[in-house]
Amino acid sequence: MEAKTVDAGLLQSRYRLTRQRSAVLRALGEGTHLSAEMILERVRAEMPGVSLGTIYRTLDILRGIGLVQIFSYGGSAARYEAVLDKHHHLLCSECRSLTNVTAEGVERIARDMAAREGFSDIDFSLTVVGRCRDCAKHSHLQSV
Amino acid sequence: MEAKTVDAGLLQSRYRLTRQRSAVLRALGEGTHLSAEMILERVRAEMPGVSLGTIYRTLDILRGIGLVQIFSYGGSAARYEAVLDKHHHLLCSECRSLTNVTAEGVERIARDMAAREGFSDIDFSLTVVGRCRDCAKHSHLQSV
DNA sequence: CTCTCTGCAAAGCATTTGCACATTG
DNA sequence: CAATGTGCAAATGCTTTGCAGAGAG
Repeated sequence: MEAKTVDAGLLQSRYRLTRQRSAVLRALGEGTHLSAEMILERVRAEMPGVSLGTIYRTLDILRGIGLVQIFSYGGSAARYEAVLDKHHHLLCSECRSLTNVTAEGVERIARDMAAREGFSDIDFSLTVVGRCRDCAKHSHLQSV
Repeated sequence: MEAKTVDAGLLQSRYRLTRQRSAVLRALGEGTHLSAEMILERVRAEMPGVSLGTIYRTLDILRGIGLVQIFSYGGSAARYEAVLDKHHHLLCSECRSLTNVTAEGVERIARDMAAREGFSDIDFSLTVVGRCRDCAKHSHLQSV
């Protein structure tokens, strides 16, 4: 029952552990940077009939508990991922692919920023937007 | 005609300089972290009849040229600001207020991340989400 | 058994788009 | 003038919500 590991956070919370929530957690354990629709697809594979509304409600709860992290960047649908390690994001402005990257030193800077302005209970994330290797290769567009 | 300074970027671009675009740039020069609606309000003050669609189209162009920066964080409407200095953001998870902060060292880290993964033409931004001083003071909620 | 969760379908926003006319260069 | 830009209004896409029945503890 490795599910227990995944579900632990929910069990410890004030929320009920339902099959739907468990399935969402499992989906997020298998894939990363999933949109709500993509999660719905995966969840429905083993449990048809689940609604998108439930996915969104669940994701919201999981984010509140701190099990899930949202990445949203104007326009497209938000992406969700399980909170495992602390990492940052590279977003390709062309193909919209997302890459996780770890980076040293960001935490200290973030904590300094927060301290200077009196922020508490912080989370932080460095996002780099640019053109990924593949898109740079496959296109002959000039940089602006 | 200080407008020239503001309009320069557009004049140098392949886009036409219209009264609407000029007004959007001026609005962004006066306020920061404005939503499209807020910009519309300001622009309409001097030029009634401008449409929201035009604001969005203009903002998109300005972002493409690099004159404007978007900040979007799930749920609420995106915020726009003129690109003046390089800064980062503190977002209060409670009152949703946005604060600009400059920080040393972020650029080198971002460039390292990009280099490691082969990203080019990058822009980067460190976002810290937390509880601002005021919200921490006025509420007696426990940290999660 | 009570309280919470879910599916369904409709509503809500923010943003985008097609089109005919107006404007810029 | 030819090419672009604009207003209008409708369309789109993502996310949220009200409600009545189902499920968890």
